[in-house]
Amino acid sequence: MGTVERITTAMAELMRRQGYAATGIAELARAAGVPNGSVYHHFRGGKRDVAARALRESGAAYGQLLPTLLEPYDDLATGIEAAFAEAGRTMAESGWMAMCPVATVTAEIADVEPELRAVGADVMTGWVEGGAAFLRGRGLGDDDAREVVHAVLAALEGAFVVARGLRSREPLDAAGRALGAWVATLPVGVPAP
Amino acid sequence: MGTVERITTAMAELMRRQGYAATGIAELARAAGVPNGSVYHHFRGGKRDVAARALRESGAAYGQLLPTLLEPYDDLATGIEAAFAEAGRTMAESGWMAMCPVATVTAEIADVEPELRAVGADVMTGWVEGGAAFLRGRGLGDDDAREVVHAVLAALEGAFVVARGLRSREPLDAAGRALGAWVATLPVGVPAP
DNA sequence: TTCGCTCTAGAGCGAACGTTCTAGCATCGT
DNA sequence: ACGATGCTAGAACGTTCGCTCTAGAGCGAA
Repeated sequence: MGTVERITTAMAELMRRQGYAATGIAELARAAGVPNGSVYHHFRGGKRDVAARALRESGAAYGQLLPTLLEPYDDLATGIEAAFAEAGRTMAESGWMAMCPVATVTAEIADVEPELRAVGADVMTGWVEGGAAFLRGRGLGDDDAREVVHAVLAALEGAFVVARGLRSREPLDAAGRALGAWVATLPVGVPAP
Repeated sequence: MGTVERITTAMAELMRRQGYAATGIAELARAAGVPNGSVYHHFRGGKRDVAARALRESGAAYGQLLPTLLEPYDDLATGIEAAFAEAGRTMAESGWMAMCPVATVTAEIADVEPELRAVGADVMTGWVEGGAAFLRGRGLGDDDAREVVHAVLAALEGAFVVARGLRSREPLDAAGRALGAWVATLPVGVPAP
């Protein structure tokens, strides 16, 4: 694993655990196992630069998570419910910190670090477009696909936050059941190519 | 308005805008219009103490928000949809920063400031219990009431984060329509006393 | 007036922050 | 063999951090 990659993955991990502001360069370098100065050699723009790259990379990974979780289920509604339940299991196993770094950082710095907010918006837009394409492939209409993605994304990120605070799976389970039941009522046409 | 109150409201405002870690005591004192030392005179426990009080106070205020928004609507489902839409309007007007400080801070510091996480959990538990009682009063069964509160809370907090990042009402509108449609399918009995 | 107390006011503390700088090591093509 | 280059390594810079400390303003009680 290259040095750059070690730095960005360490940054993503630290950011999802404690956010952007509380993560220092020295701490990052220690976590990545590189000297302080190497961070600035590879990331000319300093801390903000590292955070932006880390958000983009981990954002891309998270974007593939939902389609992957839904893939095995023929029925979209039960798939969504199962995906939320799986997220709850993962979170409990990780000691309630397996949250998405994009949401953590966006909530924290949206009004103070415009460049990072823009990166987060980019990543989220990618999720929405990718997710909508996936759902259209499952037979949903254009508008419904977009609406489902936004509702699922919001519920998932929010349930992460509440579950993390309460240290309970209940928010994730409840949100999953609610959205599953709702999606089950939507009309499904012939799957698009 | 007393000094203590000025400090806690300023802290809540700063935390929802930029989180806990990025908010300094000097900045807080300036925003509250009090000298640096006064903060420590009134809050022996320092920054953490201020944050805890600010979270409890603004948390109580937010807890009354949803019942207040739902009150005018006879039908719960349309009330929920309208409440999400109203939240979206408020957020757009505020320049996309009218988020809930409890969610922002919980996401940011859950694993690093155990005391503040516990405060956030306390506040959220109050929301869930208060919200469930309200919904039982609207005729929902015990289990359904709890499930609806958790789903609505998760969707609302998550939609705030995504809307803030994207600077768009779409997440809030989509989440509101989804949850409204789902709640409309739940059985409603005779309103409890 | 004078004491006692609360709170204001801000200077000052050591530590940690993001960043820059210089020195040294390794691996090239020539 | 050799300078050039890419990267490591960490000391050091000025600033800002959370917090403590001291000095005094304000005010009711005696």
